[in-house]
Amino acid sequence: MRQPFSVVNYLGQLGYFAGQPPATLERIAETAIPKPTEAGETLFLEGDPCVGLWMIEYGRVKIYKLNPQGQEHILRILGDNETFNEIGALDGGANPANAATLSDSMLWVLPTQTFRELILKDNAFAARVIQMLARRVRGLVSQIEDLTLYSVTVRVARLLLKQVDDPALSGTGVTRAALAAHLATTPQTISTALRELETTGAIRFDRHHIQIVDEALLRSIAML
Amino acid sequence: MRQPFSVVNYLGQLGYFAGQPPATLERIAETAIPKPTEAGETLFLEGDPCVGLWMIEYGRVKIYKLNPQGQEHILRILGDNETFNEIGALDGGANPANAATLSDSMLWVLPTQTFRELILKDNAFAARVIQMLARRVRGLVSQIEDLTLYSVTVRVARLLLKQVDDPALSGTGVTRAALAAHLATTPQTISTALRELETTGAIRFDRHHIQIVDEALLRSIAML
DNA sequence: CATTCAACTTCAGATAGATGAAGTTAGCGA
DNA sequence: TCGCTAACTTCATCTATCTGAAGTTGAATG
Repeated sequence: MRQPFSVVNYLGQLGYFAGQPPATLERIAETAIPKPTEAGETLFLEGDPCVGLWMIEYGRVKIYKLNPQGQEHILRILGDNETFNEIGALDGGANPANAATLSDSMLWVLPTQTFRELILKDNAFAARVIQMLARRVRGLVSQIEDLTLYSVTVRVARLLLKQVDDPALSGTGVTRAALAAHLATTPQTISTALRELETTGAIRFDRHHIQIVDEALLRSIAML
Repeated sequence: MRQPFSVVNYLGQLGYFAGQPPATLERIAETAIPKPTEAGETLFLEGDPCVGLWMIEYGRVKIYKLNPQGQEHILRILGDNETFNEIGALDGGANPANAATLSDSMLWVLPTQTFRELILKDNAFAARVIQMLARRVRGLVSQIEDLTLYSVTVRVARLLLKQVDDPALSGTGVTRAALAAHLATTPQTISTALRELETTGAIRFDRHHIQIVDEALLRSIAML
């Protein structure tokens, strides 16, 4: 059963607010807006003005881009206790991408103004934001590396290794189609790649579970 | 002819230091280390400890990743008055990618320590760093969008439109091969794409100059 | 001015991955 | 318990792009 929920305790678990004094957390908690959301709902669109920093109490959210033909690329798949759409809040610009839920979720929005005031008034918080952004840049650079320098099978192998540490990358709503849109390929090609990895003996899988049998082998296929 | 060079004046032109008071700029100038560099020199490797923020007085620099087969992807091509490798300086981690010069260049390095002290002591500077990082995140997101959702011809069209505003993307050392490594394709395919764009009437080109003939048309091909 | 060499272009053949169709599976509501 | 449906798999075919080879150009060098 889910524990009775305390916004202040929750905020303290997020990357952005960990280590903040309780007084700050309470002030933040007062302005945060709860957004219970069903699976498949669009949260915001690229180009819209940014309403604030979104926080996931539980659920799965995709951040994605669409081309004019409607083809989708998922930039990030996010899960419990993760945050998104800080960029618009930070620079006052529009949302850089679209967002929608992949599963029933409990979300919160911290209004842009609260977030920006915190940065201006609190030096330690600004330093924290810089840390988070630096990590984001590293993550994006590594995504570009994957997409441009490695085959689908290698990208799938890398994703499987990531899933071990990142629960957001599996679970309700994270279908083959979603993974395909994240790895810039198709569900069919993911199937083929999984079968190929199984043939080497690195993994076993059925349509519900993928199990890493030989992590060292998988890591070598992933070139990691 | 190049003007007599003043480090302080120069720093004031960079994104990170614009608007800083002269006293701060002088303090920064004192610790900056000059690095005159020839074309083709490697500046640092991915994974090496970060020595500081690099600044380009003049020249062209590529930031790139290599896969185990030696295939290269150029993340950024940088030119006069641009800066790079702040991420390692910001989070204390290793360099996220490799860097090398594409042309003879005059570079400067601002030691990590100076940069980090500035962030901790100067709130306005921290805010500036956050702005720069937010912009970087937007740039990387848009690169991923290009690479995953658009064909080579569209990517080339988008690059040509970018070149209009960004002098770093043309000039000495920025060869077809460099552009190919940036667009995740090959020099041959770039040639084909250029020929295709010429056939539509959007551009004219010979091996040295590419001229945009019909910007509206090029923009529509680029889906912008 | 002749030579050299890197950059560029063109083309033919090869291929990773996309596409579309058909069949399988299993969770879920009636 | 029985369909219904979305997710998944498999396979045959197609295509954008890569690869390798050959030829061209022009700037730099002696």
